[in-house]
Amino acid sequence: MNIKTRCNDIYEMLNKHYPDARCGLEFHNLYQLLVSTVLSAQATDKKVNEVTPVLFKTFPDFKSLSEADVASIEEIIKPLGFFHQKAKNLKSLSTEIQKKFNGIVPKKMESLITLSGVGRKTANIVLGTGYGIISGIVVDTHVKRLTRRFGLTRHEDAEKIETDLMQLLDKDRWIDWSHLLINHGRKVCNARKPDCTNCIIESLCMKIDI
DNA sequence: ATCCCGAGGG
DNA sequence: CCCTCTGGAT
Repeated sequence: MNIKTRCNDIYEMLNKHYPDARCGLEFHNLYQLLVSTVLSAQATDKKVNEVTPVLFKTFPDFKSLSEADVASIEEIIKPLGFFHQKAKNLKSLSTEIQKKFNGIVPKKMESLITLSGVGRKTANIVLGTGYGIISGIVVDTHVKRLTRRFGLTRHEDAEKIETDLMQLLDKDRWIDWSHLLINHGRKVCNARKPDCTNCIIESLCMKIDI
């Protein structure tokens, strides 16, 4: 079976199994989406959702966050880890958006990745989930682990993995792929002990490094 | 001891 | 390319 056919079969199976796969972060506007996505680095979305209600009530927009005391941001986001950097990035990013982008979250990849604490992964989520603009594939730790195990890429570097996946997967499914892989990665194909006997796509997986 | 919807600096 | 930043759950 050629690799694109295999990708298509994997997609169909996962899509049938996780019909309601979506972004796990809770947000109500672009400000909240960008902030919670930055916070989600090396943290579970569940933990992010536990601190953001207080964070957004205390700092409801970019202006208030840009004027915030870094220590007060740190106090709220501390349970997420990397809190010194994340707090500093959130304050800087809020200032940058006001001064360079008139208070509006940019719609271009080149602009987004100039913001403090924003890389391709975060930018892809904001563009796709926030604006409906598909500019790439979200490669987080789950996407990386699963696509490597499936045998869809042999790279370790997130950008190289993204390039490989962009050749293989249909563009109109890029967002869904990320959510499906994240769901499957959490429930079955987890990092420590993948549950291959209960995996619906075991026959389609190359089981690299398992 | 390992992992979580990474990014930035060297 | 490598390293560091970080707390909480498992």
